[in-house]
Amino acid sequence: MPELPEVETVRRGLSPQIIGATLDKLYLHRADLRYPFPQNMRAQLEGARLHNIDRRSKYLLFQFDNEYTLLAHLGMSGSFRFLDMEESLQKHDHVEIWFDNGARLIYHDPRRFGAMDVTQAPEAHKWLAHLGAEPLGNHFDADYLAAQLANKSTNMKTLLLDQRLIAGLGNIYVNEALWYAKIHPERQGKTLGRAEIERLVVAIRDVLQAALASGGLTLRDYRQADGTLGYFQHRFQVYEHEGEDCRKDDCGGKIERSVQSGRSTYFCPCCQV
DNA sequence: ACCACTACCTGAAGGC
DNA sequence: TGCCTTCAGGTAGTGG
Repeated sequence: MPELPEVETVRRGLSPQIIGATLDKLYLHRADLRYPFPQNMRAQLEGARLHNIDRRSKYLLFQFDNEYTLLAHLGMSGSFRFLDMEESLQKHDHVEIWFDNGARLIYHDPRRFGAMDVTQAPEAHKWLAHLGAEPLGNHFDADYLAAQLANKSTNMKTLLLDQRLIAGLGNIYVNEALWYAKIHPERQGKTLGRAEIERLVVAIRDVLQAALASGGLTLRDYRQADGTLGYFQHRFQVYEHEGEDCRKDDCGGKIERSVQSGRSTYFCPCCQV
């Protein structure tokens, strides 16, 4: 499931292969993903030189010299990989991008929760305009988080998943961060004290940094069977560890699973209060 | 404004 | 073996 660290890892993997190259051909093998592709996508991007790949939250921003930016979201099953010219497409290979340096980039997405759009003003685009702070950025600190949680009666699990408060966390890293910070997922936002908020800020950053480091490591000589970029095995502490012993020293609790907002929550009822 | 809930989509996994 | 149900998840929309 691509959350911030996975998307950032994809960005780092793609960048050296295609930045500076010109997009020769864009092939759309269906009319839509989650939403229809924009009408003039081909005309806007073909012939344009890619000058940078940026990331905001879980969105990739392919910035071209002609002022157009391709926004891409991987949803939950989207992935990019490079394919040799003679290789044939597989099922769910929906988008194909040929660059003038020989790179043939494929977007693959079985569940099609992903999305793409083209814009000239990414920061004002409806997908990005209302996003909260980047958790690894300078604006995310205890003061910021305290202001976001003030007066909120919603539970912490749901609040951390809300991209308007913090941009880039998904179900896995929310579970992990709350466990590290010893905060119960059912706690209402407004009940957190300053010390807990400060712990949570550190936990969120550490969890993301650790995942990023693990992704970067794996990427160094990344050649999986399918060549997919950006996915890596990362050892989680609570996510999908229902019934196992809590890994906090001296805790002795067992990890439980519950459902909040229709999503699995994993937590330790002993040390997360 | 705030908050809870659901549709979208496919493949994997489990039950019988 | 095979059919059926359930689950996974980010986002956007609905309705209270």
